[in-house]
Amino acid sequence: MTSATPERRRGRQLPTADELRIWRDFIETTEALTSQVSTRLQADSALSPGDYAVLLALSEAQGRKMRSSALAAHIGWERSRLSHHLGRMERRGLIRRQECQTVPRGSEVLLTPTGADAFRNATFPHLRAIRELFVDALTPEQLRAAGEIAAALRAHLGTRRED
Amino acid sequence: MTSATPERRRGRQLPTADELRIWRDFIETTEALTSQVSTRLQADSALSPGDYAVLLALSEAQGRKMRSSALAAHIGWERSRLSHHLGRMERRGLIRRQECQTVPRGSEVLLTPTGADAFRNATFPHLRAIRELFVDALTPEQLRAAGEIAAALRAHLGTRRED
DNA sequence: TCCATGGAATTGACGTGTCAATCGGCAGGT
DNA sequence: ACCTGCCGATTGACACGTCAATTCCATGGA
Repeated sequence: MTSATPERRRGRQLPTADELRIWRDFIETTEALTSQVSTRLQADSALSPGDYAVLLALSEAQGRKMRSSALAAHIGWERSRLSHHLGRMERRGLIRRQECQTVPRGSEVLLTPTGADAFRNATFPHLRAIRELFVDALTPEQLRAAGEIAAALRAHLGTRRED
Repeated sequence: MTSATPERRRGRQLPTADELRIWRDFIETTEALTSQVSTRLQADSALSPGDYAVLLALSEAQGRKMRSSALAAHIGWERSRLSHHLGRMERRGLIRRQECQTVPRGSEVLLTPTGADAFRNATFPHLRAIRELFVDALTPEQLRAAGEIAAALRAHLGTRRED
């Protein structure tokens, strides 16, 4: 099949040691980064990244409420994941769920005052953490490169969907 | 306090809209990437990334065994996390635990033949997935930049430890 | 009318991760 | 000998995610 390669061995399929080292560095570092940001968010506002994503979406929604499936699509979660998460958030009083009048079997998620407060108080320190831990760590060129790398990876992941 | 300061001042603490967009792209993309790699690993060899990390460390260890605390340090996990994970892996027959002769209260983790097999069969497809999903997605310069970004982020995280 | 078919959402089982106890043994000091 | 403290490891409680059922209801044939 794919035998026409510049490598002296036929179709080299494995990453080199250097490539592998970069992979491990990259993955471990981004994991440490998200973990730090998440720890800060938790410490500053008792919210998890998931909580924050849900509250952000609801804050920006019309009437501070959203159909459950629309919410899932908006933040890119599976519906089951969202359902579990909403259950936990509802127990803490951050959101409420109610039957949707227009759609049978539909559920509407709405932001409670408690949730709105929590989100408002979380935003500033969270954005500051992103700046301190991510933006400030990189030169402007590195930041630009990070955006391009993300775009390239995403495009590549996209193409491989059907492969 | 720092209230009446317009945007252009050096005291700005929040990321710009562009910086924030890059942050979100970057984080979401790396998460999608790790999730894809993990899904492949699972499909190809019924191992999780955690399983793979443990098996890799044990495969390279003297006598295919390692003190539990040394293992935790080697792969950078909290000991409690490792303990839970080893329990699950032991149930599946991938590893075994035994009392350590030299150290009181010490536990030794050792690779079973089943575990060694699983690791051997997992390695090739896993490395291929890394190449396909990560290395192949980037130009050589982007790959180099990814390594530098990881280094910069890690260095920055390190300095903030004591802050 | 009755059934199956499908969409929206939830639920259960289970793997995974963190944090705070806890356990068990071995100091060191008195 | 006794108490106290540490150290290695485990455990329990809980949050989080995924996958495979399952529930509820509406609707379109037979």
